[in-house]
Amino acid sequence: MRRHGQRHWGGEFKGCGYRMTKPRQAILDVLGETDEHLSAEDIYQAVYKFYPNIGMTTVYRNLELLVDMSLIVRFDFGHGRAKYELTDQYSEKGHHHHLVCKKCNKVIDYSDFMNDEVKFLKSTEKGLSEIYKFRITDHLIQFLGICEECSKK
Amino acid sequence: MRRHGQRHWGGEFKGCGYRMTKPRQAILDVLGETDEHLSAEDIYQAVYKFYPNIGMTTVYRNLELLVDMSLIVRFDFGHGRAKYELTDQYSEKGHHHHLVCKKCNKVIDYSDFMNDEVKFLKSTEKGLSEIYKFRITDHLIQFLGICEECSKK
DNA sequence: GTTGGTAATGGGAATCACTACCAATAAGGG
DNA sequence: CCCTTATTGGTAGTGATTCCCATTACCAAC
Repeated sequence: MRRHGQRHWGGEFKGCGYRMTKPRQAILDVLGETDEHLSAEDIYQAVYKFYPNIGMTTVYRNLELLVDMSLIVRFDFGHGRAKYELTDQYSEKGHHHHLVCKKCNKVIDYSDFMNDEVKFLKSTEKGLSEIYKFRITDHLIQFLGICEECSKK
Repeated sequence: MRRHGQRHWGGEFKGCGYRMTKPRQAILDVLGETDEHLSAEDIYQAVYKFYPNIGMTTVYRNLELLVDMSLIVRFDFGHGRAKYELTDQYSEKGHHHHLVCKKCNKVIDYSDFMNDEVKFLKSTEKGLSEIYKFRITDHLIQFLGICEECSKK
C-alpha cells in the first residue's frame, strides 16, 4: 500500500523502542501531503480513506507520540480542537507562524520578516533564560485580528 | 456586599446594551484580586465563597462576554482548560507574556525586554498587515521550555 | 409605584474532544 | 520462524464547555 508522496521515516523510529506501523506511516503521510492545519478528526477521516481499520484512539495516541518525538507540532488556537502540522524541518513550509482571524477562525501561515524575528528572539531568549533560569526550547508567535474577507462584512 | 478591592466597572457597561450584574462584578473582582491564571472552575470556586448562588453556566457565559468586551483575555495553553486574566490595561501586571514549562505546565509571567519586542512587533505587524490585508489587533508571544525546578529532576 | 420589555440567571441535560482500559494483533530482533 | 513486547481498535468513560428553558432582575416609560 505504498502511495505517492510517502516518505521513509524508519530512521526516526530506530533504537528508541518505538516501531514504525501502518497507522503511524498513514498519519505522517496525511500530514506530509497537506498544507492545512489538521485536527485529530481531520486526520482520522483522511487516513480512513485508504486504511479503514484505523481507530480514533490510535490517531490520538500516535499524535501524542509524534509530538513527543518532535516529528509533528500541536497547536491550540483556542477553537475547541487541537491542530497538527509536521515540524518545520520535515515540512515544505519551513519555519513559519500564524495569523489567526478572530471572526472566522481562519489561520494563515506566514514566513515573512523572519530576520526581524530572529533578532528579537535571540536577545529576548537569552535574557529571559538567564533571569528566570528557564531553558527555552521553543516559542509561539501569533498575530490575531480580522482577515480580509471578514473586514468586508 | 461591597468588598475590599472592588473596582467600579459601570462605565464599561454603559450604552452597549449590557448590564452590570452581581455575577459579573464578582467575576471581575476575583480576577482583579489575583495574580494567577484562573480557569472557569477556579473562578466559580472563588466567586462561590461570597456569592453561593452563582451557577457554572453564568460563569462561562460571562467570561465569554467579558472577552468580547476586551475586559479580560482568554489563554489556551493547551492544558485542557482555558485560563483568564484581566486585560493589560485593567491589570496591575500591565503588558506581559508567558513562559510555559512543558513538563509541569507552570506559567511564568514576564514583562522584560519589551523594548526589543516593540521594535520587532512594529515592523512585523506593519509588513504582515500590508501583505495579507489583515487588520492585526493583538498578538500572542510565548516561550516554551523547561523551568528551573523541572530541569533539576 | 406599576408595567412591560429585554437582559441575565441557574440548573440539568447534552455535546464534544479526548483518555483509560483491555483483549487481540503485529513488528522486528534473534 | 518465534517470541517478546509494542501497538492496535473498540467501548466505556471523563472533564470541560454549551444548550435549553423557565424564572428572575433590571431599567425606562407611563
